Amino acid sequence: MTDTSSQAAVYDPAAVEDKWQRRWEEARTNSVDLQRAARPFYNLMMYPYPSAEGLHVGNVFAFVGSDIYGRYRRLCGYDVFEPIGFDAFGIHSENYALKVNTHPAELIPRNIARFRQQLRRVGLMVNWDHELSTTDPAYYKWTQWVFLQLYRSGMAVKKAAPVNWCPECKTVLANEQVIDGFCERHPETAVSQRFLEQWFFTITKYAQRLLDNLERIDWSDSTRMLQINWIGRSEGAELVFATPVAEPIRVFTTRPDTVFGATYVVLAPEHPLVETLTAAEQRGEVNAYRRTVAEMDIVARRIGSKDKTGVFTGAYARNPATGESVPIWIADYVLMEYGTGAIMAVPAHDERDFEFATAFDLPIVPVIEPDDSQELPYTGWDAKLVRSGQFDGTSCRAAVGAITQWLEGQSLGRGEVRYRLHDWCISRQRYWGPPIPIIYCDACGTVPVPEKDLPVLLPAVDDFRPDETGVSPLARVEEWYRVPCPQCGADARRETDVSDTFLDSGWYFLRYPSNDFDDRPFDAELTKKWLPVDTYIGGNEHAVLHLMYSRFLTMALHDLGHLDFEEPFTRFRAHGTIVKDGAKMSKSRGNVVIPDQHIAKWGADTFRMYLMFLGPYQEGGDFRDDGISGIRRFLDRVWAMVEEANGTGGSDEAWRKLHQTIRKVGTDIEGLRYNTAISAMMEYVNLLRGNMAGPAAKGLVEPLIVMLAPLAPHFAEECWERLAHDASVFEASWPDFDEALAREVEIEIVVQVNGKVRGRIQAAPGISEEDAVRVAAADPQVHKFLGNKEIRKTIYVKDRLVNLVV
RNA sequence: GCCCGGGUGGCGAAACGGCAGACGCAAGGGACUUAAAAUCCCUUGGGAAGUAAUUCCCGUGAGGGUUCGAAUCCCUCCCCGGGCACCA
Repeated sequence: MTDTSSQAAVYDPAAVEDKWQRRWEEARTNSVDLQRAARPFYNLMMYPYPSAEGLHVGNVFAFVGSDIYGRYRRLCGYDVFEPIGFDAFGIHSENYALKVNTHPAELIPRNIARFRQQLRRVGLMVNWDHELSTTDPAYYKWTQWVFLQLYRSGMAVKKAAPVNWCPECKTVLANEQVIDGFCERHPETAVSQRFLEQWFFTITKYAQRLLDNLERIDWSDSTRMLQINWIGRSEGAELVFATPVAEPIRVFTTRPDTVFGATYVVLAPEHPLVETLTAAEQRGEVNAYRRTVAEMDIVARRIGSKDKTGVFTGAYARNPATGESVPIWIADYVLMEYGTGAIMAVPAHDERDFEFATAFDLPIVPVIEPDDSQELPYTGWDAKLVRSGQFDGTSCRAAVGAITQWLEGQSLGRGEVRYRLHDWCISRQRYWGPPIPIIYCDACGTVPVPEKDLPVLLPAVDDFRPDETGVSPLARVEEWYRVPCPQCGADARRETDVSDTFLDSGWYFLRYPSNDFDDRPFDAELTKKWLPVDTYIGGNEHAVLHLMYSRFLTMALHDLGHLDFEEPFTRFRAHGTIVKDGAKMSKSRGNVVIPDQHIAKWGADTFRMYLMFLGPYQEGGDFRDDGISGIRRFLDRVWAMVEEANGTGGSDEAWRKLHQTIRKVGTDIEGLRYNTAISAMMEYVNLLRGNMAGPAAKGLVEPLIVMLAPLAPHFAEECWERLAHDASVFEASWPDFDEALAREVEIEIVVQVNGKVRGRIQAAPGISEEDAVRVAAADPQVHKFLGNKEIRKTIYVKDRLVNLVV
């Protein structure tokens, strides 16, 4: 690398960037004093998983977009805290370690070192003093602490449940990690169902709050929609179907208005009542069916054939509305995990029930009749009830409330809300994670590890391979899991599962400001000052994982008195994805963009700006190699302008354009419209170049450099220095926008005749409608189209347009 | 099937309901150069008329509608991307 950059006449990005990266570190330019900061602004980007492949262009896109915003806020006078860390525990890291047969404890520090170097090279305004890694015992001590808080309050529970088991990862997965029945990490491996004892966080208790708060937090709509869908709220009723045994069948339905058409009842095969209800002569068939279903894996059950199968139990239940006896069936299209695990089947008005009734020849009784007689099943709402006793003629919508109330009066039902959201399974039968801080004692039962004994260190073991047993590799480390019970001192054993990576990332933003403290997870005062996060930018792939879990944990910690806010991210924006040649980047497609290569060739600043110039930040873009030269040309021109800049002066037009540009660039960056912010600066530079023969006035160039600083920080620093400033450009402030100076002195008004453009007139801004119309009508070109017809109507849009209707 | 996005020149894309295509790439022409690269200047949605300045017509996935005026709003449909999905 050359070291003569400050004398060179041409822009040499490598030298400039190296110089400023050193300076920033020496002068601690990017560090903010968290205690003293007067205008705190917490600018967060999603910390990366430090993969062996190094920084991906998608990471760069995400981080740069966030960094630009942080740097902009800093220039606006905020004390911006922009931390970064590493999501280094978890299955991704561990699977890779297995693949290359190297211990993750050895790999991870290596990967992190490389990431750190790459992140520096990109020129992020990262406050390195607050870097964290989830694998650091000083961090995961507090991850375990979070678990204990939830455990104490009953929000962490151990229960046996059907869970997703990935035979490749050899661990259970959260529902959010199962994609179309396949493992998120192994797209070729079907997830199967196992019935295991697992630790769950009771996120479902917060379903309504997670939903309600979405209305009042400033998040990307796309992300909010994903969460709304995932929570899956359904309103309806729980209805009671009496049975010959003591316990009735409770069903959940969103269509209580159709209850008069319920001609049979279906239980999930796993439903506890099946055992007691099944008639003796049906027992053989029922048991056989239940066995088949139990052996079926989740794929076959969920996405496999939708052909309806099922078995009659031989028992009957009483329809609460009609009082009639209806047969009770079991079928795998009814899922135990949702609702009550039982449904009333209304074949005339539900597609699945219709299919099932057709297959097994069960009665189909229509109870709603649309005006134009439609085919069955009719599942719409725009119709009235028939064959429904006193409710005949009631509209469907009205009948929902009326029938629910009527049944409620007889204790046969009540209004009910259900959610699709499941409790969050956090147990992982793996090695590379924080051990769950629980001890099992024969005498005392389940005993939480006392907080003073945290962290429960992950033991260093050579053999960290998972196996088929369904227990963690830690279960093979006897000297580790055998411990005395913290309560009675008797021989006891540790929980050998580790926790999900998403528990690590569910609270990391709380730790950043406080990671100097080893005696508390987050300092009360610092947390009050810096949180919640002001702006969080990241990908929508985490909409229902990390972003949902973080909200839940924040709410839980709030309810337990640890935080005084319940939503962690005041403003969240989802960035788009970068694709290559119209397709997602992947190693198998061979279309992976390696950022380092482009940075080496063009410089980090050019690469940063080019990524932002590809398209709207929140939509992403298609990466192409051609086009990047345009950004470099632009920077070269600015560079030349800086070299020549001197004196004062400049045309009115140039000053006007400057102020218009300040306005546009500011509002564009605020709205993350980086592509148009860059265009605006290009237009300004084009105007300066075309506008004057000699060098540009310093006063016209300096604000441009400040505006460029968030996007091209090293470049801007170097230009700023060349413009004879001693301090960093980031000590400067965002240029003031002057409305008066931005105002045009003469404007062009479009003249339309019958909505078609027929001419243009020059006028002073603020011209009256009367004058504008008079001048417009007098324009010869316009006159041609008016002929001698009478003007019937005129439309005037102030300073923009006149439309003459003839 | 349901819920979000999106569809505009050769390409990436702009456009508070008001001049469609800003800005950039690529392409073509020119200047500089022995030459090339770099740089600088000009042209560039399609079609037609004119020696020309210029003018006219068509054009934002398709078809309807609202409006003085629609890429933008409404309805129907097609295609692409993402999410959910036997969820009662």
